[in-house]
Amino acid sequence: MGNCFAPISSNSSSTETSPRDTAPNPSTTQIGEPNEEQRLQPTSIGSNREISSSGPSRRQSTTLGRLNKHKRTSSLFSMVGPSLDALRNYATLPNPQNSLSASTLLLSSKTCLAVFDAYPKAKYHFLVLPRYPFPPQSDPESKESITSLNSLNDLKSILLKTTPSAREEILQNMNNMANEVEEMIRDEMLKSEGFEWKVDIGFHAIPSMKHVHLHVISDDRISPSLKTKKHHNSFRPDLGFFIPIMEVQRWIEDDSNMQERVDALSGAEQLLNTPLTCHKCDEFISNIPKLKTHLEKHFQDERSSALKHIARHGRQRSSDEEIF
DNA sequence: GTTCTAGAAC
DNA sequence: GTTCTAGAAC
Repeated sequence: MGNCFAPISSNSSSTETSPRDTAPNPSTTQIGEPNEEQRLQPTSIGSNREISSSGPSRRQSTTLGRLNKHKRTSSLFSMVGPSLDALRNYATLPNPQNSLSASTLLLSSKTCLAVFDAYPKAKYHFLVLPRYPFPPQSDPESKESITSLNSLNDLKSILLKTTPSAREEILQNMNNMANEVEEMIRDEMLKSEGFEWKVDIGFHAIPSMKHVHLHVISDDRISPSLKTKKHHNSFRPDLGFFIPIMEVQRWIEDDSNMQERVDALSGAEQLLNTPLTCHKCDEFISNIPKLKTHLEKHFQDERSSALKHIARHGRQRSSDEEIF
């Protein structure tokens, strides 16, 4: 709920396409005016709907699209919900902006994609993934890849199985797109709630889906899909399971103990069993329903103090100013 | 990853 | 009796 975007125009030159830019106009409304079903149902990472039904003009007929979707999910996929390699399917599409619907794909560039998380754990939650083949910076039009598909399996393989230059290029491109997604989120926060709040960007130490992905998630953590202690712990930036991308950037600046760092990632699973406490105020919370009430209160408090501040000073103090 | 449900916690 | 979690199944 609440994780839907009004139409957003990206002003960054790094982004080459988005479905809204390229598709005929129905897609413009998909993000901006989702129906209640789209709002509440997960968007489509897992369902594989509308993936590369390579026929012409997928989006021209809504009815046809829906029929296809249901046919595909019932006959081809026994499991309801996301397939564990849905992201890899996306990442290897030669033409994602033509193959993915606007409710799945947020942004695409020559090197990366940003997609809606199918089970968002906050009001805003997106995934940024590197595409394969991953073209070199020196020749973005090339069909060559600076790294193998296997090296894009997860953060571990990025850190250990790529050349230092490829590693830096991949992480830099992912970071750039994540920053762009954050800007879009902040625009939407202002439009929908009148103020901005924190956005976290990072990897999971132990990912649940194949193909490395960077989470871009708002720090409210208010979402019907957040159902367990492990869900909440997996996004706490202070626990060690969620690795902020800034930290990974520091790791590659001095990679002398990279192997130790990667080994530590594998041991991170037990962190998910950490007792449930609020990630904002550290208060112990006995169960998930109480956490939800608690987080809702934090959100309303933040909102009212931000709105008061804006009323007094005409603008919101940016998070940068708060830190420095 | 999600869904389902038995049994623990209240 | 109801709520909630955690583990099995998918």
